[in-house]
Amino acid sequence: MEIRRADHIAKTLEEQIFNGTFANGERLDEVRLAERFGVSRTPLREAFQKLALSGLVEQIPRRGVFVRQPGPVELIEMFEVMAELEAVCGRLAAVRISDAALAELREANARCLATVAAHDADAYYWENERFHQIIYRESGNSFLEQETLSLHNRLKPFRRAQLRLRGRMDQSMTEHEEIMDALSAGDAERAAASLRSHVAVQGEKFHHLLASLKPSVA
Amino acid sequence: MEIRRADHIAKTLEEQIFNGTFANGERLDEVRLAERFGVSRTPLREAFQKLALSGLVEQIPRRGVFVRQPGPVELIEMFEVMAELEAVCGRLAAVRISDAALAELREANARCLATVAAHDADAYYWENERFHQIIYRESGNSFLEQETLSLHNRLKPFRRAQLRLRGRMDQSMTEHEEIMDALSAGDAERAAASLRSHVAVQGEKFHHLLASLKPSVA
DNA sequence: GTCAAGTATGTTGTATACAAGGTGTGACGT
DNA sequence: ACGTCACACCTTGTATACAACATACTTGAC
Repeated sequence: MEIRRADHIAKTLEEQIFNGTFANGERLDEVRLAERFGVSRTPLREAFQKLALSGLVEQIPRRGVFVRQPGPVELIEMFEVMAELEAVCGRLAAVRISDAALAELREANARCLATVAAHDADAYYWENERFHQIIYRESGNSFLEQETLSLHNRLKPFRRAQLRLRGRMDQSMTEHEEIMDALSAGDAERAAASLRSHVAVQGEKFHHLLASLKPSVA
Repeated sequence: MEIRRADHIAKTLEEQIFNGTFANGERLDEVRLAERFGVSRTPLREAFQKLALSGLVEQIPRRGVFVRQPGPVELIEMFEVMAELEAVCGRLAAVRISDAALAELREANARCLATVAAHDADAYYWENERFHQIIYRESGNSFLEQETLSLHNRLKPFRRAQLRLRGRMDQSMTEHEEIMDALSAGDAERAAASLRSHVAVQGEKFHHLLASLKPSVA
C-alpha cells in the first residue's frame, strides 16, 4: 500500500507534533524513532526534511532536528498573513467567480447555518472549511489557491481552538453573509475587506485565548 | 568547508536549473548526477527533496525526479500573487515603517536612480531588490517577509528577463517615487495600490515578452 | 579545588549494499 | 503481422555499515 514509507512517516509525525505528542524544544532521536516506526534512518531523515521545509521542525547541522512549535508572535503573524491571503482570494473571486460556484457557495453556507443551529462545532468546522476553500478556488489562481490552502492547513489546530469561544459561530455566520453579499455583487474591495476582518478576528480571538491561558507570555 | 554536501548540491542544482542547463521535462538521473558531483546518491536524494518542496522539480514515486519549469499560466499566476503580497507588505509598512527605515528606503531609491542614469541594468537589479526587501522587512511581519522573499527569489530569473525591455527601468523609477510618497505619508491603501501595480506591470511585461517569443503558447 | 585538555562515546552525515517495482524488449501465439 | 505475456535489466526506495564531528566526562596540572 505505502509505496513510500517516508511520506507516511512524515504525515504521522506531523499529526503527532500537532497533537502535542512531542514537547516544544524536544530533539527527535533518529534511531529511537526509526525503531519505533520499524524503519531505518533513511526514510526518517527524508521525512524530517519535509517537516523542516514545512517549518514544523528545525534542522541544525550535526546537532539534530528539534520540534519547533510556533511561538505566540509567529502565530499572530501567520494569522495576519492568512487574513490578507483570504482577502486577496476574495478580491479576485469577486470578479471571477462563476454562477455555479456562487450557488455552491450559497449551499455550503446553508450547511454552515444548519450546523450552527445544531450546535455541532465539529461539523461547523468542516462546512466552514469547505466554504472558504470554494473561495480560494474561485480566485481563479491555482498557485494562490495552493499557497492559501497550505497556510490554512498549517493554522488548522489553532483555528480550531478559538472556535470553542462563546458566540463565535453565530458571529462567524453573519460575517459569512456579508462575504456572500460582496461576492454576489462582484464588489472586489468589499469582498476583500469582509474576508480580511473575518479571518483577522479569528487571529484576535486566538490572541485572547492565548493571553487568558498564559498571561505571562503576552 | 561544506559540512553538509546535500545543501551545496541543492543550491548548485537550483542554479543550473535556473540557468537552463537542464531541459524542461528532463529526468535527473541519480547515479549520473551523483558521480558528476562526486558524492553518493544519499545527499543527492536529500537535495532533490528540497528542490521538490520548492517546486523546481517534480518527484514521481518509482519513476524519478523531473525538472519542472513553470509554464506560462503558472508564471502569470505567480506574478499575480507576488503583486498582491507586495501590496500587503506595503499596506502594513505604511503604518509600521520607522523613520530610520524610511531614510534607508530613500537612500536605496537614490542608488536605483544612479544605476538607471548609468544604464547599468545589473546594478539596478540589485539596488531594486534591496529597495523591495526593505519594504518586506518594514511590514513588521517576519513571516510575511519570509514568504514574500521566498516567492521573490523564485521569480528572480523571470523578473530579470523583463528588465531588459525598453524604458522599463525609467518607468520603474517613477513607480518607486509613488511608492515612497505613499509610505512617507503613511497612506496604507495608496502604498498597497502602487506596489501592486508596480509588480503587476512586471508580470504583464513578462507576459508580453513571453508572447513575443512563443506566439503559439499564449 | 578548579580549569583545561584529551579521550571516549554517541549522534549525525555519507557511502554502499540490497530489495522491490517499473519499463522495455523479445518471443510466442493468434 | 500484430498483440500480448513473460523475462531481464534498470531505476528508485530502504537498510546497514562507516566516517566525521560534537559533546561530555575524566584525568591531570596549576
